[in-house]
Amino acid sequence: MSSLSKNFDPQQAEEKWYSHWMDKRYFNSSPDERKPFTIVIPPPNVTGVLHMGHTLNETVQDVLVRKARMSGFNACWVPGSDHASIATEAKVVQMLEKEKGISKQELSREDFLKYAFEWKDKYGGIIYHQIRKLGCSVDWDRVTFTMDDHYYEAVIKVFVDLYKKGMIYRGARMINWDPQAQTALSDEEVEYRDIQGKLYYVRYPVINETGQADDFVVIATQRPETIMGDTAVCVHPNDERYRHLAGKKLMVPLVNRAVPVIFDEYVDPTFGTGALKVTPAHDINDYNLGLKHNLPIVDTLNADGTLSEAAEVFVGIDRFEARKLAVERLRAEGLIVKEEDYQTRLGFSQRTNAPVEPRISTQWFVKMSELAGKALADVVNGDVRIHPEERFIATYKYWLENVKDWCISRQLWWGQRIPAWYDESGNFYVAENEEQARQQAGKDAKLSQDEDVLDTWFSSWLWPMEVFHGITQPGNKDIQYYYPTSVLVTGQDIIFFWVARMIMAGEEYMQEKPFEHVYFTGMVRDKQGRKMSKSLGNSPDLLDLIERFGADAVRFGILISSPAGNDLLFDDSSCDQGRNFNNKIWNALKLVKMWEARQGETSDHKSQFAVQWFENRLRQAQGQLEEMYATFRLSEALKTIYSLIWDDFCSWYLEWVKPGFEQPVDAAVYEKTVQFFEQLMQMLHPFMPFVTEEVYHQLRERQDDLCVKQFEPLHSYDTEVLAQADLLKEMITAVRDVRTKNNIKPKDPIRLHIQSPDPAKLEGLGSILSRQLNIESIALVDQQVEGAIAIITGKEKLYITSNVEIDADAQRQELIKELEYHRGFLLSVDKKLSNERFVQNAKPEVVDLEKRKKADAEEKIRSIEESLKALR
RNA sequence: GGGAGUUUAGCUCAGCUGGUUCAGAGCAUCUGCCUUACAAGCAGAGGGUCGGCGGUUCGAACCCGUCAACUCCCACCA
Repeated sequence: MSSLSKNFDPQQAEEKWYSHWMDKRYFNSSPDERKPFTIVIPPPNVTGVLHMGHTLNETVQDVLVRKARMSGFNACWVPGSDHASIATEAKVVQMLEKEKGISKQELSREDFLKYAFEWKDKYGGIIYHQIRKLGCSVDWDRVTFTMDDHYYEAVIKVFVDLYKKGMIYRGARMINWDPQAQTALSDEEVEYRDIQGKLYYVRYPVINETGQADDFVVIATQRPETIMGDTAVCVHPNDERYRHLAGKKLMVPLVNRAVPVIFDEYVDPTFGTGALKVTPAHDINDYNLGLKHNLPIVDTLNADGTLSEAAEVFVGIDRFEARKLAVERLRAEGLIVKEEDYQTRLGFSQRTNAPVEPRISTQWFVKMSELAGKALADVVNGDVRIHPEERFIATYKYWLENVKDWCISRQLWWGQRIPAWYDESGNFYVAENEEQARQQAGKDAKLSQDEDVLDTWFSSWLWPMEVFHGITQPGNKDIQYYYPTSVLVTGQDIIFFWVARMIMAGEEYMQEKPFEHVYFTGMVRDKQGRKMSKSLGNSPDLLDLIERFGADAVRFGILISSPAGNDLLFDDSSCDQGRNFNNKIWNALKLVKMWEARQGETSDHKSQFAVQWFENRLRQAQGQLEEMYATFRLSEALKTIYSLIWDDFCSWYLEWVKPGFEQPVDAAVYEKTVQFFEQLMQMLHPFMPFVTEEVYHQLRERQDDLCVKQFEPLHSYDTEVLAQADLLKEMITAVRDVRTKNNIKPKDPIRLHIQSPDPAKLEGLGSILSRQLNIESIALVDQQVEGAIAIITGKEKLYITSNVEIDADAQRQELIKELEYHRGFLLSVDKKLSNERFVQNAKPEVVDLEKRKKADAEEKIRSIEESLKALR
């Protein structure tokens, strides 16, 4: 007995092999004459640790990269992380307050950044550790952080360049404001959710010539706290109810300001009362109306969401509190006509979850129309292929065709600071550094840099280029070799944030798409279908999972049920399945190792047949696998290998070649078995790298490693051999079934008689049968055997006799059931064949097949009838 | 309001261009096994009108229409 442990020990294999692979620098890549296969990791945010969504993404990428590496490509997988401007800053602020009792306001920019970098080092470190534990074959020499010096430089360079090209501008626009983080947001960073709100119907008095209010217009609003910002009331020009108001003014409640009545077709006369209060400072529609009608803007909110001096009332009170107070006061003044429940959609900040406030503010923007055009073309032309299918093309297209300019400035500290300098009179100069700005501004100008940083996606969109220094050192060897990358693996939730913008940047700076394929993984949910999130506490800890099951089992578990693009419900039990698979492989190894020392010369037919069969079975599976890889059907590929190893190799092949107790195994068969095992490990390696590498080395002493062993799949196989094996399996199963049903114990021997129209075909198979089924004697017969149990498999009939008494009645019932089934089947085949249109229209192969089915069925029926007769 | 996706066994899902007795896998269930690789295992078994209805076709889980349920994305109606 070998010294192998009872079960596979993932911990020791993982540590041993990962270090070994690293020492050998297998994951490191540099340009050479081979074809590159490149993946850039979607850089995880340094806000926290990896969750199951990352686990799925990284596993998929590692499978693709390892497969490519074993297929002769120069595989390069670049790891890294994202500074995630707003998200990380929010976390750092929170941490400082909670753990150190420091508020951001007390800190200088420099001090705050020091804490932020500490945070980044800590969480970036955890993330990299997790990627390593998972077995990801990334090139650690290329690890990139979006705030590395060169990366920072690239972002600034691109900003200055786009500004010079007139594609970046600064201006006051209505943007989405996060009052909690106190920064601008892009449209994409706002998430809309349905909210149960209230619609308040408020009276606005009409001012007559004498300045008296003798009439009212009733206006429906959800946000009475913005009344103080009203600068007009708008109605539809054709609305009879309000025609008389032309030229009139209304009194805005609470602040008693007179505002004009304006007419615009924008208003829907059927909604509410058909009259709309116009608050240009706090609503995007009102803002547009205001521009059109030249209305003044009264900004009644502060950056933190409290009411400003301009509101006149409730100054300094939070907007939601102010709403309550406004309603109370309006009620007290008798100005509220009615209140009704109203469902509406409210925008929330994706990062802080605070309700977003539309706000007019001076920000930096990227013009999108030109960039969008090229990015759209790449996908529509099929230059960038999206998987699965072309499912996302419609949404992608819609977004790009309707995209608005991108607000890229953020009122934060964590990120690339905007390279614009202001002089004392408010002129600004965009330049890569202060010195260059000074050249534009003049020697004596007193310059101060813009306080804001750039949207994190303004750096991420350069990722596939700048990880190879493609922006800072254009045309360098790496970027020429690795770009465009092969596959981008990411979640479909960031198709607009990231995927589309990377294509834009790639086209702008490389005149070339950044990747050939985009593979969208689904969202990982818990088994109740809920999104995995920290707040629900339903996201398992990756390191803990690896600890419990081993990395291979976790990879197996997350991958086995995740077809591309579909959400997957993750449950620990699939990791169980993965762990069991590890052990199955391990036990097969133990079995084979037991034979190693007991080799001999035995020309045994059954093993030769088994070898021949498995050789062909292996080739068949290899062809299937190649096709699945090509179409990114990875979970199917894994299932294919799983059943190839468990069912075909372990349950059938190894049982067939297994020598008798204390018997030697044929040396040639042993050699083939080891080779098969190696090939299986090679096929499985991309999915489960550790156990396969370990087994590969356990199988025999060697210097090379599976990880980089080249694999050339063979596709051709002999269908005859496969069919013969199927027959054999069918016979074995049938005999086992008879044993179970007739309560013949495994230790009770049976005698088998085979009747076959083609006995030559069965030559040799008999010996396999006898070894597996405890068969005492086996004989070919040409007629029914008295008193035996009959089973029909294919064209062969088997008769079993044994010392155990058989239940003839049950036998009969069984056969009758079978007879009925075949008769029914024959009927349906006959029906098909007698249908002229079928015979005419169907492909000849299909018709032939039906004819064969008919013949088979008839023969079986005849055969069963015979047996039944004999039973009487 | 627009668009997309999903619906197959008790549960989670496969089923690629319509055609092998094609209705599958894993888990769960039932039966029998501590058989000298593996009880985290082995050998068997049961279980589904492929969401409903209609259509195309010689033939539909698969294509088309429609309805229903669930999910997601997009959109400025107060």
